[in-house]
Amino acid sequence: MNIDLILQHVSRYIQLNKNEAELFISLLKQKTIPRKGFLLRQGDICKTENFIIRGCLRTYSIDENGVEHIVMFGIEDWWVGDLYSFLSQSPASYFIDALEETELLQISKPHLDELYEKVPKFERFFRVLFQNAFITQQNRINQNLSFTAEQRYLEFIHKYPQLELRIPQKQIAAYLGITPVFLSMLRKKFALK
Amino acid sequence: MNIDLILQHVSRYIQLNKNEAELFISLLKQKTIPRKGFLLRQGDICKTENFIIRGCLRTYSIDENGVEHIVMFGIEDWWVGDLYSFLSQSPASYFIDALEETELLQISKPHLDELYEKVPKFERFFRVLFQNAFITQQNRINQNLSFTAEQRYLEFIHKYPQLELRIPQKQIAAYLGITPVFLSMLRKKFALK
DNA sequence: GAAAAAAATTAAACTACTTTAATGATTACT
DNA sequence: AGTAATCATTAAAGTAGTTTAATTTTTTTC
Repeated sequence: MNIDLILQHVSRYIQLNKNEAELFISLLKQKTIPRKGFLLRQGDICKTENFIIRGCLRTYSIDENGVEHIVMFGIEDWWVGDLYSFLSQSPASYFIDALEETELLQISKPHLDELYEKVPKFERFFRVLFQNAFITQQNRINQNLSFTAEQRYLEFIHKYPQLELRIPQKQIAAYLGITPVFLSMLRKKFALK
Repeated sequence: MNIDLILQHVSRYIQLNKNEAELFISLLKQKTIPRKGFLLRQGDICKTENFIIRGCLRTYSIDENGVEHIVMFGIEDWWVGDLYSFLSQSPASYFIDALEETELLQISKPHLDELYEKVPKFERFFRVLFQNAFITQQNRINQNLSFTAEQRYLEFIHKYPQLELRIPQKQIAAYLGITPVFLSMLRKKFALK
């Protein structure tokens, strides 16, 4: 199991001794999802939180007209899952599937609870993680309220230059909240400048 | 100082003994903000996280055209602040002002750091709080992407019926991401039905 | 309780973004 | 390597939501 990445990730926020690190690793399970494969479907119970070692996932909903709306992308070093479904073990609101073949380390709810009990430092770890995620999301909400589609697109490619290259345009449109057609029109406008 | 509310709030997630509760309380400072008074201005450093005992605040940005965009309302039992500014002690992105006279309990960054050190249980407390906030915000992002203005308004009054009565319509519009004029048109449509 | 200030309503002209549909370009699969 | 499938582009007509400005209603203040 490729554990270096996740140990490095954790060590950015908390320091683990050897025993703690071993316990943590023992609670993880590895999984690989092929391109276009699903990690989660709306209505399923989200059994695990998932740390991405390699690849790219998208978390999205499908509205009454069948249109997809992406609430987040996940790449290396990110955690993904349907948090509400995971915590309450109730049906998920979101689909999660792979835009590339993706390798995950998974932790189940009982194992995470055990981890919090035995190594309370992980409370801090996830506190800081959620704190950062909160800031990022609030920022996105603010930009969705105050920016035009054009500004949101420019901000996206500025903030996630790696993603822009890896992800089809229509997925970016589904993240920005516009149609692929309109995104194409915006891009044409920039190309002319 | 009216501490009952905050102790009750904390006890929903963690149990404090007498010493811990006393330490916690000793780190808090009370503050009252008059209606229309500011807790924070864009560009200021956010010195405290703020728990609302009574009243109503709004956190908002002002865009290049002078239009206000509300990222969140805060009422009794909620924490408010500009989290990024608070954590990094850098200039705030948001304004926070009072829609009603508001009573707060404030904790400074050094005091919060001290609290995490001396009573690590608070790591769990804030971990759970941010976790819940994350879910709420992700839900809002999803609805901003997939709902029409009409659906978002109906969802808002369904989810926050207390707020609808306390808050001027134009503030709700600034939260939903539409103009007060358009909100008025929507309401007229409902009234006719 | 009167005057001033802020908020809500209405209407009409306008625009950012959508929809549909057809064509061309890339990417994926055997 | 070749065929199918997916994705991006373009154009034209349509719509959800904005803008401006005038009027009415409600709330605040002294």
